[in-house]
Amino acid sequence: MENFIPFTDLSLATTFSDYENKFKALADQKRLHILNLLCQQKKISVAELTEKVGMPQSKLSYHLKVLLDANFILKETQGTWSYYTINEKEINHILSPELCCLFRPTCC
Amino acid sequence: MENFIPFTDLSLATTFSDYENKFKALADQKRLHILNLLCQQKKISVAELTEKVGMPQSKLSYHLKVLLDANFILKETQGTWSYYTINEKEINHILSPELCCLFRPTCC
DNA sequence: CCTTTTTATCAAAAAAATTTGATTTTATGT
DNA sequence: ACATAAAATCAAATTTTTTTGATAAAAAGG
Repeated sequence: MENFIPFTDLSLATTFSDYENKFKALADQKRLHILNLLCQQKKISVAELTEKVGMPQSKLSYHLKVLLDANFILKETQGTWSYYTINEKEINHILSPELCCLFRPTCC
Repeated sequence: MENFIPFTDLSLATTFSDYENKFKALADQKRLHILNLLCQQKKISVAELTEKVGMPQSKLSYHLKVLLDANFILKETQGTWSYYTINEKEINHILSPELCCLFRPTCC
């Protein structure tokens, strides 16, 4: 990946790169659907999500990983089960309050 | 592009698809840099932007088009020159106030 | 220890986005 | 009409992301 931007301020470049990653995680219908479900249901297992979003398990795992890496969701393991929750702080930091109930959990 | 999501609510699917496009437009360092510059300077020509971001003109045009299609920026033509401004309303609708001065113009 | 269940990982294939350099379009001045 | 200048468009090459199907890892129960 070409990564050079002729910045005088290197920390700004880092900032842009960080936000690029965040917005990339949001830039997908399926992942937005997942976030939307996590707004309605505090905690959800992969098994239940698989049903609700109707996609193969490995595909869902991929998308969950993208959201997790971007720190928009949190994982909690219980036995063989994984439960995911939304990371409210991170979401709220980036998204407008107008997106509440859609992708932001604390509403209205 | 595979576009099927097993929604009961089709309008939600459309909503997610719309936001996907918006977030895609934001999901790039160079475009974030452009938005950041447009936060500092109300109105800027392509020529001036080319200098400031240091990329070939055709590349810049491509990225401006992505932002324009997502409705995050507005274009105004004067002669052979194009001037771009930020679309404050659209930006503010999607981005948190915490991102003010970075990507949101009305600050602080 | 073996089987089953849940979830994660992997590599290859497919699809989508970006870059590049050339060309075209549009307007301006001579 | 011609030359120049700014910006947009285009097609091909490159890079990145996503999908797919198979396999592995981790835990639980018998």
